[in-house]
Amino acid sequence: MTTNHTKFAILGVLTTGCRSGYSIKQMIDTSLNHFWKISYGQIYPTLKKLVDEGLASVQEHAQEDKPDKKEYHLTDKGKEALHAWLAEPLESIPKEKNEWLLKLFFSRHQDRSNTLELLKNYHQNLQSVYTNYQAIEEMIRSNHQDDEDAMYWLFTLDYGKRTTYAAIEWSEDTIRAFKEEKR
Amino acid sequence: MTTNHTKFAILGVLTTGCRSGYSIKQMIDTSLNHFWKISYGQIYPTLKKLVDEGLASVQEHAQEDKPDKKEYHLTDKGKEALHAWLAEPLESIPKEKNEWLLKLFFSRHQDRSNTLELLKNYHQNLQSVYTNYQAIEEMIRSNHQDDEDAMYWLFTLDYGKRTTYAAIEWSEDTIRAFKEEKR
DNA sequence: CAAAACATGTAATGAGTTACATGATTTC
DNA sequence: GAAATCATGTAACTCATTACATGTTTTG
Repeated sequence: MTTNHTKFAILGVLTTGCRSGYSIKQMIDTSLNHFWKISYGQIYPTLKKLVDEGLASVQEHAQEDKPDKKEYHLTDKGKEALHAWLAEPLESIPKEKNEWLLKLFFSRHQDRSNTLELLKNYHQNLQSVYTNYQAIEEMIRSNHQDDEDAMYWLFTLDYGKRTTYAAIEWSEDTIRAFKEEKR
Repeated sequence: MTTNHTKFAILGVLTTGCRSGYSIKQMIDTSLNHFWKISYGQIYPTLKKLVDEGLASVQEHAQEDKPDKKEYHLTDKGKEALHAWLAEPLESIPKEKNEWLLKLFFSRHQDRSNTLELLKNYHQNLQSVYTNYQAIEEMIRSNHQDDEDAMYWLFTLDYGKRTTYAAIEWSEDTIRAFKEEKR
């Protein structure tokens, strides 16, 4: 049985000062971007469920007329649930799927020029990912310097940077090896 | 619009000598393990669809009595479909979700000892993944030495090894930094 | 005043996992 | 002869994406 981590991702983000579905989405798309993703189709129903389960409370700022602006807060029960989830051990490392590698794996069935294109293109994409990580790092260092969270956030970011850097080096070496080969 | 790569993964594996749903599963669980995964619930329906679309042919070895043993082969149309898919460019690098990093990100809300446990545990898991890659590499080098595929297979494996190695180093450094901090 | 950003939600669809169901063949 | 491996498949379910639908507030 695998736990549904989405619920806990939202629970966690609610500890960081995000109070609306919209800002939760923003936070995950920026600061958690290198290891998590989410859509509004998950956020709003989950938020409703959290309130139903008593893990979060909501205050509706029904401003005079029509618009609902909702502010979510973790309840004590919600904090407990977060802590309990954190303490749960994980068994195995997540398996990612990578279509670039899938194509490379079968690239014998393709022109060498296309394979080279694939590798170069991948290299370029990795570089922009790396640049993005640097930008997030700057943001954390300037906006959350004294934040108790900062250390942990930088740890996860460092993970992203290092593995991406290794991938960049791999792509460069692989392009070189591929050109070298059969010459 | 995103293409469904599962279909092409199977199309590709059919070029490697795998002829049954069972052996496709085996192949993906071993040699493509570091960047792809699949379940029988995907394989058998997809195989049927490939035949319907004329991308694969099937010969049923109905051995005298009951058991159906099926042998799948790529058709010319199937090969074309594979080549066309290979030539299609990819736009962005795949986003993986990582629950370990998700927990680490929120670890301020947890005892330091638990966080250390998480990191050590992750480190250990990464090491066994790395060991597994080495085993796959040995297998490819010994069983597919002269294989035209071998070069590409080793490229993708090298990717897995390098990024995993970077993650292992990260976990070691992070454990060190975490112990160091606030002392 | 237009565009961008803020803000919330649902329904349909797609993708994938898991449990269930069954049976043959090989190996120890 | 028991256990492991080979072998095929479906149905229910879970999870997540996408498209749709709507409206406000801020900024240039």
